[in-house]
Amino acid sequence: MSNVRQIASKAGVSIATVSRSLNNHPNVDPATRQRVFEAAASVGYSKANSLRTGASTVIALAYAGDVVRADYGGFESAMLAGILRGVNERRFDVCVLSLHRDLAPGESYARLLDRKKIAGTILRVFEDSRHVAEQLAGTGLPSVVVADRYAPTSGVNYICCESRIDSRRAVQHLIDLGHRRIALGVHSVRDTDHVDRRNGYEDALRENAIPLDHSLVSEIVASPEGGAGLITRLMSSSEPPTAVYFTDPMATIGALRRCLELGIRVPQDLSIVGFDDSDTRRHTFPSFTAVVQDAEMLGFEAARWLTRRLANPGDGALQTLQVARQTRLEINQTTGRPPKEMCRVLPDGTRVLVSGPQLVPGFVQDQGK
Amino acid sequence: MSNVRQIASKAGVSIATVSRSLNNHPNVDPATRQRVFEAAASVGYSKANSLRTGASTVIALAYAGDVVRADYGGFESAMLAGILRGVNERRFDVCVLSLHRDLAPGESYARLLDRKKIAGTILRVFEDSRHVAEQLAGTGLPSVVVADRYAPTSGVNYICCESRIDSRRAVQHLIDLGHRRIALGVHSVRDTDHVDRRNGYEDALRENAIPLDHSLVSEIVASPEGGAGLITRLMSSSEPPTAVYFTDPMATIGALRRCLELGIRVPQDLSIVGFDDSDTRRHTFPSFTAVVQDAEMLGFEAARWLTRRLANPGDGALQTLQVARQTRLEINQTTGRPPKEMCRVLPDGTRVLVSGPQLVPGFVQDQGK
DNA sequence: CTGATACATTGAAACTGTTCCATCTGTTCC
DNA sequence: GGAACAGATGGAACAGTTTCAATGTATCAG
Repeated sequence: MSNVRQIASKAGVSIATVSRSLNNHPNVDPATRQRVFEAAASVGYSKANSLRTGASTVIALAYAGDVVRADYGGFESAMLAGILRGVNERRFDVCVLSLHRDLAPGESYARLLDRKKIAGTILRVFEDSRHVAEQLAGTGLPSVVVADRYAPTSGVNYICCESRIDSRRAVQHLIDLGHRRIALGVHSVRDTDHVDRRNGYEDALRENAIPLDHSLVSEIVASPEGGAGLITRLMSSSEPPTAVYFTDPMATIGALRRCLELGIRVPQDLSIVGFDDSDTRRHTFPSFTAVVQDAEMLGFEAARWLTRRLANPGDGALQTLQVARQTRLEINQTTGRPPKEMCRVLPDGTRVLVSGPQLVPGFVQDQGK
Repeated sequence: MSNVRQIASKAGVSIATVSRSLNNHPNVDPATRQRVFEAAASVGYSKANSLRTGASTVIALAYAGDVVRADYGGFESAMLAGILRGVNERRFDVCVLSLHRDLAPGESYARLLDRKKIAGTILRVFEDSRHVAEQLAGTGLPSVVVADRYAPTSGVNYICCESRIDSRRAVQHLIDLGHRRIALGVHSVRDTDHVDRRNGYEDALRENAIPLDHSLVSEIVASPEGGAGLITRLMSSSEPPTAVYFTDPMATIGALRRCLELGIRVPQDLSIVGFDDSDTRRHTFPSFTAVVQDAEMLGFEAARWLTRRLANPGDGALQTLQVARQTRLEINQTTGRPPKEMCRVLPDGTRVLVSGPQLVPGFVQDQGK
């Protein structure tokens, strides 16, 4: 195994300087630090795996950007619960990190994690930080991305939940019920998951020769306020939809609440398909039809794989993990036939019957038989 | 500062044996390990504070028992979010631990945390594990309990939220509206928080000379199912209450949902006061009147105090933290006057008018004027 | 009972990484 | 021009962990 003395001789400095460089102490010449970094990389140095100082048994739940608040009904808290369960088998501990908070100038993510004696990482990446996973994949530090996916050749390990197919099925379910004006409320962050759901929505429309109406597609904040605001806006518009697909649980909760507030009956006046990461769909009234992914399971499997891999470095079967689970579509009480008579509902709750031309006749009544 | 050599000479063993003992390696004679533990305690040894190996900058969120799942709408996830925000000032990291999982036979909690190089802990204790905080308080390891309280003389640091006064005010609010048959759905775990809320309920009844009716007090699981089940049971009983106070958010959510399901109008048929740790009360319909504590703030303040204390060991002002914040009572849309005519609502939703003798005449109609 | 074997226990020594302290160097300020 | 200072560095001391060999003890076949 490599050690600081090897790095020192390779970089032509003392071991004290190596230690200072690797730990980002002040008063090290940037050029020297750079040389040390390169030497450390060339000998494959890792503090976490160092034999004499005790192998680390801590894995990180690392956020490529800021730590995302483990929010109510949210993906993060369910996933963390799964991770905490998943590390028990091998008795690893979990440390929650924000990668950018402590990153020193010129330091790589792998070195930051090594400095913190992290043996492996479960990584959460976002639209603008996908590259972090690719950087980490090239290093000796085992890591796995949760809820995003990469090319098989990228070398990035991941476990995600494919939601495009069930998003298509969800919209198809609405179409089968007779809906034609189907709106989409999609999270404004364009990560893989939400792009999948948008694609699934578009797939279903295309397959049924329903033209995509851009006025029915809205990027919203994944929060109750986002969902509620979209309901208000859509239902007061001159030509409201008869169904909406929300791609995240919090927006769905807010939408259902606003419907109750405005007296919009679900599903009699408006059908709603939501998205669920855990059990949220069963806690609303009515229980909402949802594309469901199991965030707890994703966290559990990521943590179990990572800790098994760390415990058995030689096991070839554990070298890579590139898995896409499937979501499932659960039909509950918020989807039904479109209304016979279309109503606008103004923000104050007054209902305005939408007359002739704005309705799409044939469809609504015929398909709903 | 003390080191393994001091311990070795004190215990009459080699430093290798000290190291093995402190790290719970197998093949150490239990009697020897015991001697080493005692010697380590007598010289006040701490690995996390050891100068030459670098002071640890990791604090633990330690659960005295199992890690509690950071659940939907729950206290844990909001608190964790606060902790993660609170450590940023001093750039500490957070490790989530279950104290009992890795505790070796004969090992103290302080030594376990030291073995994991934890500089300080934020502790979650429960009814049967309050003693863990007292054990830790006697050691050199800084710790703070969140959401429970101890005697000032115990030496245990804590930050909690006092909910008895606002629980009393919440029930008083119901009484002021004219309610007399007020039920209580309290979490079956008898931690300080829930005992407070139960006491507040009893305080209000006593002050208003309303006899405590044990059939109206139920210990339930703090879950939507618990809340829903209680609504079904209470409302189908021969003499239903006109108001219920639920002492946790998830039970409140479930109760509101069941009311919508059974056609129980809130607050026209039944008033509900709930409890909220974050923003849940605003995500239901109707928004529920609640005793509100800010779990995120508790986590934030605990983490900020702990990390400041670790960064400034000499600062006398940071030596102890024994703080009780106040909850607040937020009146929303689920509390109103009691109904003029009392109805039982059977589990299938049928309504049965409750006639004469079972009503408490004078009260319901007179007070509601 | 005896000898062989296995295993638990232990200490000395080797080893890894961190920090203290002295030194050297270049810069700034009178 | 020299004193004062700060940045950068290496040697040495140090803290803690693990390897390896030695020792003692239990077990078991004959």
